[in-house]
Amino acid sequence: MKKSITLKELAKLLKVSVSTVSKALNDSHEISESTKRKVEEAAKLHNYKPNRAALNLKSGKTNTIGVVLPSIKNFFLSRALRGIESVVANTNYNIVISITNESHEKEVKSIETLTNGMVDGIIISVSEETQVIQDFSHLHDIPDDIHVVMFDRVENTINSDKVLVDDYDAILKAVRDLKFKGRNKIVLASTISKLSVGQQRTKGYIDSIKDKHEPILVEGPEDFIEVKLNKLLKEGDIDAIIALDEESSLAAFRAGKKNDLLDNGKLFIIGYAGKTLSEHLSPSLTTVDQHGKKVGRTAAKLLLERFKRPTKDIEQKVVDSTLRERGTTLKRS
Amino acid sequence: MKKSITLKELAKLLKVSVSTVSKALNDSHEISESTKRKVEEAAKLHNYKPNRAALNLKSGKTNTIGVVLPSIKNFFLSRALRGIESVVANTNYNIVISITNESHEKEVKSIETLTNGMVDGIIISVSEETQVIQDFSHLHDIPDDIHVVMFDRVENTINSDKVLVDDYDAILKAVRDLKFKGRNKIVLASTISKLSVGQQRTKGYIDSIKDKHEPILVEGPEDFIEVKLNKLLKEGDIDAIIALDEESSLAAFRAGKKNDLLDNGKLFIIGYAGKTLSEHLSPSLTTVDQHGKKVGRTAAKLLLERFKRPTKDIEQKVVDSTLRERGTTLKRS
DNA sequence: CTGTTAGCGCTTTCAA
DNA sequence: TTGAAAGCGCTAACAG
Repeated sequence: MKKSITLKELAKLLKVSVSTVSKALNDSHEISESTKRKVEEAAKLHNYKPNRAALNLKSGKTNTIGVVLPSIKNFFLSRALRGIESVVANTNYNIVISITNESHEKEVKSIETLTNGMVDGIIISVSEETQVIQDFSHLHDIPDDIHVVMFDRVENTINSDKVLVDDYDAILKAVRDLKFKGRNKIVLASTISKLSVGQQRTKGYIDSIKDKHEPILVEGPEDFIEVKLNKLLKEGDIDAIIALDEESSLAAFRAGKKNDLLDNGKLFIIGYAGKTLSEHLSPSLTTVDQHGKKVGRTAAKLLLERFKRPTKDIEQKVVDSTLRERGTTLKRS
Repeated sequence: MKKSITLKELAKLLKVSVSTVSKALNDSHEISESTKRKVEEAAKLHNYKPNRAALNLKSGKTNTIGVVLPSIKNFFLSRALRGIESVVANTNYNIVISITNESHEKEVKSIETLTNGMVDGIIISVSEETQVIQDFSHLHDIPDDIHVVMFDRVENTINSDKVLVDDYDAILKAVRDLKFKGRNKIVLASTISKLSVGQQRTKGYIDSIKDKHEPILVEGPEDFIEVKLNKLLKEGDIDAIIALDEESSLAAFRAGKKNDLLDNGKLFIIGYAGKTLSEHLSPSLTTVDQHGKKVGRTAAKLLLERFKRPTKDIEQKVVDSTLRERGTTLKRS
């Protein structure tokens, strides 16, 4: 198809003024039905599409929402994205997504391009690097008229709506569950000890385990965790692992397998992982389900509400996660 | 931070004209070094950011690329997205992503909003529904000055650059491999028989199996496939399954497990699935690796080239996939 | 009911 | 070396 026509050209074709065409297309009461019809016909015929840039310039709004995510392969984040999409789809807003790959630099760049008049609002979960170096200036620099909603990995010094997961409580419950099932020595494994959410979860573990024994923390990259867990398991008497993310969950799983502790129920594991993966491991993996989609939906709703009432008080919502019981916390014969 | 300042306001502050400021900021030779410095300082101080809408309107370009994907949880597509991102990241283009959830309506809407002056080009893999109802008018309607690159799920009547996967050949090779390993009765399972890529793969199977036996096609939704395969396996003499997508691969896997055919190597499976999942099944799943990232990179490069040379001939590239040998095609004792 | 005009923020030609 | 002015495509106040 050829380039689409402009208002002005359409007006010339119809031998009326630009404003008449504009008003007709916007169904203004000022225009007679007959001309409206004529204009609409011509518009369709010539494939008229209003120029977005002009609209944006005129209105000072863009009707798009920027979503900044650290990663897309992370199952929680991609579920959250689905959630965001599902509520935005019913509005006249568009979504632009920017993925930072956990890089601070990329995040800064993303925020910069998005805030340069590309979006009216931003939903963000910050990158790992940003949380590590604790540099949030790019977020502080976002103009006041661009509304921000943070979710999951949030930063308290940013004055924005927030959606959190009950990380601390979730692990509290996980530990309680394991204790209830008679587990006496529970190890914590995490590749995300640098993330706020990881720290919350770890805190939940520490606070709830200390009446039993000293906390045993295995933190680091996936392969390190696997090696370390292997060693710990070999030494004996560990009877449960709580793993805070997919990578450590799988490392724990492999270590448990290797030491032949999983199929007989000698080792319990509670991890974080997507449904498909968890269900297809054998034994299947008991997980903490964070309800990513709900988190995303909540964040999107908060932003849309704020568009309507820009001055309302900052809100902070918490989405409770639930323990999804599967094979790795089941007593075997 | 407050709303950022405009050129005009900046000019007033500096008591110079708008054009001077504009030129200074664009480092024009027409402007003296001293005023340049002054302007730049003031710009930084007041956090001047050029208004994107105005820029777009003026230039008629947006420096944005739209990526339209049917799904984000599909591992191949999300790898492709990573690939696209990785090459676009090194340019001054931005990416906006639109996910159609395999819906034609959503795809039409996406294309509409993107082509309304939101992007300079589009990279798309069409939705399942679009391929089923074979309605590509929304793609035909894309203005000529918005360049399109299709990948994976392409449509030949669209005159655009394309990146394909060697679907037909990949399955040809898979069948050959199974035959070589002494497999005599090979079933094909697919939830994607409505997709062009699914059909290509199926064709590869049919063409290469017919010297052995009549093709055995199990097509439909995941649960149907599982039930059907279960029945077939129970009846005996099936010694291999080729599954064309993650869902059917897992259905095949479960069926094989249930009939106790996998751990002893009585049943071989070649499927399509992501690395993590494939490796953590037990036995691990042999897969066809489509090199999603490379596909994405290739598509992005094609688009960027076309921006530079809009009139060059349409290109079509094929990315070869490779068989990733794992446990489900290994002979056991 | 229709048209004229100003202006959104910016670049760029042309004039000074 | 600087400034005035036009114009990108559109909307809306105002005039007719």
